[in-house]
Amino acid sequence: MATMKDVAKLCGISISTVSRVINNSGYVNKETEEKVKAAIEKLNFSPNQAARSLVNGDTKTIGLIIPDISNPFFPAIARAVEDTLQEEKYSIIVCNSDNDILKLSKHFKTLKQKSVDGIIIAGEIKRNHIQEFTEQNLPLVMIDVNTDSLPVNSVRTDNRFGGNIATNHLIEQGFSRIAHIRGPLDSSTAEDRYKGYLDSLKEFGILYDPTLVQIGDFHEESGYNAMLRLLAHSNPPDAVFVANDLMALGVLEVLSKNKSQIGIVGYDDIPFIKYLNPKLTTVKQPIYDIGIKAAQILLKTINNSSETVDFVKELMKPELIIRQTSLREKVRK
Amino acid sequence: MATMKDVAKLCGISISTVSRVINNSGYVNKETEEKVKAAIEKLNFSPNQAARSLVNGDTKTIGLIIPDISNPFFPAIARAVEDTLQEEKYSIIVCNSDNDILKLSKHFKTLKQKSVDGIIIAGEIKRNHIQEFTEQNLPLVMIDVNTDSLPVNSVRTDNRFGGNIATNHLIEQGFSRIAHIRGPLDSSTAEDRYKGYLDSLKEFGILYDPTLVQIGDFHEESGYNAMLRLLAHSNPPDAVFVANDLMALGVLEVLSKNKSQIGIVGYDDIPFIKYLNPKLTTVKQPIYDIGIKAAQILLKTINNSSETVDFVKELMKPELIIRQTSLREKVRK
DNA sequence: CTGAAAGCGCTTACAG
DNA sequence: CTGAAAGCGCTTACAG
Repeated sequence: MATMKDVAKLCGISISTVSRVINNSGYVNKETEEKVKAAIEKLNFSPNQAARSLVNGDTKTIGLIIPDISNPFFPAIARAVEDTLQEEKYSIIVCNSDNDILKLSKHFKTLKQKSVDGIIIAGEIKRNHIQEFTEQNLPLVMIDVNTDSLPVNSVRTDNRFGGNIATNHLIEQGFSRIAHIRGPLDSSTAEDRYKGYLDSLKEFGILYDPTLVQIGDFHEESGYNAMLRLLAHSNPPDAVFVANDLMALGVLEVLSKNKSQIGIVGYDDIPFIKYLNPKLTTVKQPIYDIGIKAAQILLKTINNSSETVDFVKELMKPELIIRQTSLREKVRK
Repeated sequence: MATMKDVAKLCGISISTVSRVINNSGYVNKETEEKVKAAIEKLNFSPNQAARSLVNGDTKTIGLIIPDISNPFFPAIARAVEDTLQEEKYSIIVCNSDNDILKLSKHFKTLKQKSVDGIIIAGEIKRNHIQEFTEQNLPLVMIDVNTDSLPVNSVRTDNRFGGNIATNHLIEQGFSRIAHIRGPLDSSTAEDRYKGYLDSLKEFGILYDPTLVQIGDFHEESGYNAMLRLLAHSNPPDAVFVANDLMALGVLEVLSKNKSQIGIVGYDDIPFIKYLNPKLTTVKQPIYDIGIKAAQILLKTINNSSETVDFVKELMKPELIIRQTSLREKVRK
């Protein structure tokens, strides 16, 4: 590959001048400039980013660590981040953590070694692990992690509110015995949605029955199994709020066999869920917007890295999307 | 961030020796080695990859250019590539091209500038555009592009065969008037699946009726519209082979309203399609395996960059997954 | 407006 | 076994 030296030689000038025309810095004779540009064109030269990074300290690339790009929740985030950052000429290194703190940690280290200009981390991280990432003095935005009172930027959605509107809707539809299939006990997201569910019960004066709450792991199969358990209950529920769409898929799977009339509300509104039959009522997260927001905050942090700026804590509101599965008078085929 | 100089100073030795212990190259006194390792630990040092790249020429990062990570076909490829390459300590920069040759070209250039060690490109590229990428002397693997007789590695699936087994299955199920919703005219993938469809007709001595072939763009809505047109036909089909699952989603959308008994076979077997109701019969592409294969070939190319190796042309076989929508005696709820 | 020189943080022969 | 020195390809003051 051609280097600046090559184009300098071809033009009979110094590399300093070549650098100036490339970076539009300082004054350069119009004529010289043309000559340099022609040479660059001719040699198909493009500056070596590694060399640049070494002196500038920046790389024009950022890291995005997500649990799993195969999980339908994350591609939209990745896309949003790329769409937003590539306007500013950034590239994105994507890493899958599988929600494993060890893998996450390894990826973080690698990214740091590659001198990325900033990192976006999505997924649950336990509070005592967060510090490891915040003290690195690297522009950072966390998605979906509770960073209250911690020195990090974050973008989250109001999960408690989401759980609340989901459950309220079911109650207002006339369902009276409402179960909840929640996420893992150590997940704050799961916990918040569960709290929203409890809020609703209290709000409507419904007695809380702990045997109606089943624990899943946010994947299909656990939803399937949880629903089976619920159906085996001596006094089964007539509706269920499921903490995410993936588990709701499992729930639908068992209920479709039973031609059941149990009301269902999911959570996330992942793409393609709308093609399901019957159509799933769900709490929609503004996935793409979350990605955009995170990217914007990261960008701002990168550009202000010298000044002390307050950390941004963005809380986005989810929205109830009413489709078929929650309707009392629904027509299930 | 700490540099090698810092650890050298802390140990009272030269950076040459530090470098040696980091890279396990040459002989180092056991004692010195321990001291260096301790210093590295203490200073939380990790080598600057930009500096390394500058001298070594490699970056331990590769580029993956796909049409769109939001398209459910691609996350599995991205995951497979990461899973395969991260064993070798590579990072992946993901770029979305939207199947736009200009964007693709820009991404390619950026990646080259960042000195990536290799690039995987997925998606259709017209023959006359391929050269632009092959002549750059960069390890390269193309997924899903016809590279016959061109100096590039590629991984593809046998689309003609896929179209053939899809249509054969429909015929064997007893359907006699079989339509085809194909992809764009300028897509070789679409063309090949269409040819497979034609092969079947000929094989079974069925007269080809061009009015039964509708053109879509591989997205839901075009499938929806194409199906509408087919239903408006004076002599409508009793089955349809749809060139990908996304368009089949659109087809199912119109047919579910009509309680139609038209047979359907899709193509791809994208994730979650199996949760659809009725369950879509489709031609499964080994998506994850395609990604693995591409990554393996890239790796081999990177490691043999000096030797002249033959270009690999991998042709993978798709597989028919029979579910509900193609069954003659199917029970549609 | 332009060039010489130092330096970014490493690796790699070459001496010793 | 270890160190001094050159060099990877750039950018950035500093002179001129």
